[in-house]
Amino acid sequence: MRNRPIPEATVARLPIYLRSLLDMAETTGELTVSSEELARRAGVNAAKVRKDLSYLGSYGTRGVGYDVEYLLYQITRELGLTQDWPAALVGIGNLGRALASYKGFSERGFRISALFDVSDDVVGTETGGLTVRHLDELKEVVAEDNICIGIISTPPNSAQEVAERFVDAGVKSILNFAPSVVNVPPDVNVRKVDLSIELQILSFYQQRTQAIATAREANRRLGAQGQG
Amino acid sequence: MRNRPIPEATVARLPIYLRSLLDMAETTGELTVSSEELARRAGVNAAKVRKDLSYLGSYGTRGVGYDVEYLLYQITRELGLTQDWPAALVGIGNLGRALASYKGFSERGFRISALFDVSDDVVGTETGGLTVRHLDELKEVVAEDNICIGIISTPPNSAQEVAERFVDAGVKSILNFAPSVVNVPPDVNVRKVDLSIELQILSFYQQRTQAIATAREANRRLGAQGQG
DNA sequence: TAGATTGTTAATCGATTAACAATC
DNA sequence: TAGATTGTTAATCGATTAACAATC
Repeated sequence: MRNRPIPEATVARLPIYLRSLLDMAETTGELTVSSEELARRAGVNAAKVRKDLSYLGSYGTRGVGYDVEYLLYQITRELGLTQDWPAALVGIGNLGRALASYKGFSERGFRISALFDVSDDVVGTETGGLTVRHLDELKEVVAEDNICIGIISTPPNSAQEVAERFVDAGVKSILNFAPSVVNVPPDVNVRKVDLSIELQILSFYQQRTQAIATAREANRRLGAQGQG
Repeated sequence: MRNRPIPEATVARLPIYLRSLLDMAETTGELTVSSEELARRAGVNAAKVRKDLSYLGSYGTRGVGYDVEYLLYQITRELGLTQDWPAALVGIGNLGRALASYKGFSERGFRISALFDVSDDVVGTETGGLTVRHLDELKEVVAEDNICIGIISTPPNSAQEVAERFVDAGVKSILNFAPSVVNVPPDVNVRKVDLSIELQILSFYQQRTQAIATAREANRRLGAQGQG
């Protein structure tokens, strides 16, 4: 059913389906895929797959499944990946350099068209075929290159200022890799990736797992004692 | 109230509160913080802050707020950051090197104690003070160094195999930076960070924002025409 | 005591999922 | 027609948030 607004949770899963489908298209010869199979590959529930895909439209065939190529196209279009979104990257440290040459971006049609930093040690050097420019040139370059996505990979203290410069330059979408929250006007989309946060969450569950294992071990010993 | 299981959504926000509190402790002299202030800094709703913190225990004082240092300690403990969790990193490309020297990890008490790869070009080289070892040594090193967190930053095709090696070596927590889903036994915790996925979601919202702006512009012109 | 702010309740909202009629 | 699989409904579950009594 078209024209219902697509729920956030569904949008967040579309890239996962996309990758699973691309993987299928490359490795198997299958022309169609069932919700069951796609769910298995994406690691989710089959009912969820069908519900998610129903937000894009009725692209499946009952008794058959979904046409792989057609579904690929629809998801790509829905995500806006058929369009060109030039991006600028600010903060050329270790992470910035990794991002500048990250294949996953170009494979999905994203093009990083300018790099910025403030350090004299970095400005003027080359990374991934681009010369690093000074942050002061940001506004000018955004206008020239039609940049609409800003990527921040600075230290935490600089992230807010960089975000404000992006906003000032008219950029409406920001991807924030810095380990701090940035505040922007409500018409600007920000998404945050924090490598350390994910590790902290993992630590929580690791601790819980270990606590359970320890408790089980204690129970086992108690049981053995009772029997001995 | 203690001993309710902490909801996933709350666990995911604890690292954000932690960072806000650390930031406060450094920059302001305030000894206490209200849910209102913490919410503002973390970018969430104040009721949500109070509810989240109530899962850890009643650590606030009515009419006063939360003791910053005490709350910091409780969150740190809850997340398991008071313990040492040695980690191993597999896949020493651009991203792997960035992760190996990422400050955000060591600042939170995580220690990457071994690096692995399979390429002869990389094995034996040094990054961040560690010599890269061959993946075949993984099991042995995991046992020796008591490694309990595995980090994957390989190309997508190798991720599943590396995950299986980690599982085989007894690692129960895996952080996956590779752009593919890995399947593991149910007793293993996996968290996934996909840099490209976040960018795709941003693209979706960018497209929507632009569509709205275009529609508004069209309306404006229509209005002007009607009046002209 | 008066003002401030927590901790908790309860209403609401959104996401998940089993079930099944529709239909290829 | 019989078997397979979608698209949708409805029940359920979990997360959010306003409101307010409790209490510093």
